Amino acid sequence: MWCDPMKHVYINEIASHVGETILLRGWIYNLRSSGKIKFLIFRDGTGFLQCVAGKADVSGEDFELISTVAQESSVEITGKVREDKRAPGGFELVLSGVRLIAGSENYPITPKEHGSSFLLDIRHLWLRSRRQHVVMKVRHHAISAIRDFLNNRGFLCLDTPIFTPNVCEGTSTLFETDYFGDKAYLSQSGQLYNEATAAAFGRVYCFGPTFRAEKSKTRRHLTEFWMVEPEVAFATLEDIIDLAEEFFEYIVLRCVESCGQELSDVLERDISKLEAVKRPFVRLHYDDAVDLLKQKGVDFEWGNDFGGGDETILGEAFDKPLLVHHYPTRVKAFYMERDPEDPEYCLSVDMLAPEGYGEMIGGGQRIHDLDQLQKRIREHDLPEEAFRWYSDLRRYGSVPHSGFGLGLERTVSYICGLKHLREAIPFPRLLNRLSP
RNA sequence: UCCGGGGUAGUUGAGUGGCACAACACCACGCUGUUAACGUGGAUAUCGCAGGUUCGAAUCCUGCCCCCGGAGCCA
Repeated sequence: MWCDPMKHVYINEIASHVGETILLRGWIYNLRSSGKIKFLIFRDGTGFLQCVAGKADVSGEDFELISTVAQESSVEITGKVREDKRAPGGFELVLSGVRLIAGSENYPITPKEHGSSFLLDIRHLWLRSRRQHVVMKVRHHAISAIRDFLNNRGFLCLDTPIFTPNVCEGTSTLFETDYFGDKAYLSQSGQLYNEATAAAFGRVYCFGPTFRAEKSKTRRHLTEFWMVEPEVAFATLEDIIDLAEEFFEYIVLRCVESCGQELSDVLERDISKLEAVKRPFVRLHYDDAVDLLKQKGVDFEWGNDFGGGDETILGEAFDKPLLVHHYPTRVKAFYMERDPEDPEYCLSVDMLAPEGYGEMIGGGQRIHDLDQLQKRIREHDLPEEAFRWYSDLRRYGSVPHSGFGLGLERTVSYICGLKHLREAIPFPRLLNRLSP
């Protein structure tokens, strides 16, 4: 082979190879040329690296190739690693050889600005760009932090079904599919099943895709998104708020640790705002949140749920996440436990991120009394037969239990400072968008 | 579903009744330290679609389609 016996290394390992001649495999990201010296920006999936080719350093044939190689052509390159302040990232490769693997013609994404519609149509290519690399890396580390946090605390990951036979909460619009002649719906939450596994295993979570057929056309909505839902047997509202705080702090700080530099350099994220995500967060009773909104001049009627604009105003009022608890019973799902002091309120909690990013977490304590649950099922006009297995959880050794759901894309979006959720998932599914 | 903005070259935009423009991308040439490099030249358009008004329509009128943002709903 052309490259033997040289060692193939990745760009993210380059710092430990200064002075060595190495082999890299990847794609041409950009080319700058200044007569007899060429600068090519090369990417291999682990990073971006500036490569320099002087006319004297490589063969005439290779120099010609470097001069004409198109953006996103795949190549194998060899060269010597050098530390140089003039290079972005501090390291560069002095090229000694280039081999074209496959060419590329008229790559549609240019170094200038593009519209979101155009970029989403070519999402499969857009993912190659620098900005998307950072966002996807943050997504990966957020997922990894979520799993580590829960796994290290004795939670079992027990995933819940995506095909479901009934309307789980009776609120959201669901996607309907044909299931061998019967109707099945794509899951909008794993929570009811989580309650079953929590009664079997104590501390559990599910982490998977969630589907909502709402015709929402806003920056805060996807029709398919990922949600992690921990559920804990014997936990009260207070316990689950503590858990949510610790969980969110851990995810944010882990992403800052692993991607802080890129967040700051490429996405221009203000890291100090993320570093402020430290416990204790701000906790407000629903009534106090309503008062705060009114103080801010919002015309808000007690008893309603907060709209997107209200969430933005509440979240922007503090420099750390805000936990609003004890929402009115009537705006929350049927399974929410009522406040024993005042049944107008329920034992629920939402966590709103700072900087107007809105709701990251929603959860609370579930009804554990059978009579109470059946009453609520009837009040909400839900089919009792379909909820029979769910009611069983209250027939056989029912215990207080609580849980919450955290939206992955909203969390990634907040950490990265994105303007729209669609950049926080590799292939977003939106109203009017099912491809690529 | 409702409200607002928009559709002009591959892309991003300018163009309010009289020869369709610019930048980037592409092609050619020049340049030995570039940082979304730069300079000179070239090629590139069914002005969303269908009607209408007019001597003349990207521009005015009617209908339709599509995109973007927001509301409702939600994580």
